[in-house]
Amino acid sequence: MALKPVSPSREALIAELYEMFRTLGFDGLSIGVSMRTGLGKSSLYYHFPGGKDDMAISVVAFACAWLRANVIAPLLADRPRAERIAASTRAVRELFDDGRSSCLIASLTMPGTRVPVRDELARTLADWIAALATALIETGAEPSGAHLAATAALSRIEGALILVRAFRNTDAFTTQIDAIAADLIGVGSGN
Amino acid sequence: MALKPVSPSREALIAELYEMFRTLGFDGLSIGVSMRTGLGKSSLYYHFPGGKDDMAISVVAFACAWLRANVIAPLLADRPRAERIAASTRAVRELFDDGRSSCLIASLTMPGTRVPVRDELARTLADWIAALATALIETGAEPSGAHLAATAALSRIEGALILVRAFRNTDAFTTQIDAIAADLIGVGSGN
DNA sequence: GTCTATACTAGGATAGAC
DNA sequence: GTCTATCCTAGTATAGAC
Repeated sequence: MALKPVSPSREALIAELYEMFRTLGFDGLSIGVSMRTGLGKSSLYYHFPGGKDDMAISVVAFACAWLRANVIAPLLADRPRAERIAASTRAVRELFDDGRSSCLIASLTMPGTRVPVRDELARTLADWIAALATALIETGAEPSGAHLAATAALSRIEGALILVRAFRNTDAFTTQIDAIAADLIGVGSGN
Repeated sequence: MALKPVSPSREALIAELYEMFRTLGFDGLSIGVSMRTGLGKSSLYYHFPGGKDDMAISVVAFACAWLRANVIAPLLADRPRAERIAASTRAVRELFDDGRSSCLIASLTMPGTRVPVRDELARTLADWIAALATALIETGAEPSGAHLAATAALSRIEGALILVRAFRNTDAFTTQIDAIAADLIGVGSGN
């Protein structure tokens, strides 16, 4: 019953664990499940001496870095609003695989998840909302309503992913994501 | 170390377990945790012979019945739209304790939760969205956009509760819930 | 750097006394 | 209807061989 002898790179390993954590949550990912990476128990402890907590911390760092680079950064580029929103939305679709993958923030903020993990997730989410509000303001929206609109957009994205999970059907995500982008582009222009 | 000898009524017991399940999720509620109801392990198995699954099924039935009576029914009453939305929104605020409590649907649709539970939750959520769409249509909205608007509202509610969990702060819920109600009342009248 | 073997803990569940 | 005692399994973690 020999397992894959080739050692996957650390980055690839974390990417696999990331998929597991966001699907199953912190409690749901057992060491047994994590062995589906092809590594045995002890090998996992070799790579993550702190065990499950250590894995979660690495996964969160990986995911948050990706989100900052691909979702948040485009919002702050010096371009017209429609382009910023389009670029960011494209990354969001990729991040959630058009609704097929759930959100690590939703999965790892349940009670039972360790504090360092929760804190970095919260910080990244706050930065995402702030960047979206900034994008709206820099492109002509009233500062007063921008934060509310940005929070509404993020709520809708997170909520759509919950509906997808409940219905086991990605329709809610695919229909909402377009509407959200359209609404964001229209903020401040007559509604 | 004697525990409360007085037997709480079954309804009260289920209400306590409901709070535990929606906070902790299916995996998160251990038999140990459920003993905080004041009952010992074996007493819980007496009331719920099917163990944890049995508890979850009872809790879901309880919560879905409440939602149907207090959130969905008012949407279908023969009244002006503003009154339907206001009554339903009031119940939603109560259901989630103004953002302090999370949603059972979000908590119990994670992988690991048993199928009968997931199915009833999905059915109730679908009925909620359908009732909201019906309310909009009966009060003058275009049928074409009503389902999208109803799905948007539910996404926003569910998502706001995720933000609350992430930030450990109810602001996202309290600010969004009013905006959602206002948007629903305005659907079809110039935006 | 990965494995086998092992230890320990917590969770789920049942038997049977009261 | 509740308790004590017990069992079994799954999950976390470590030691040490290769």
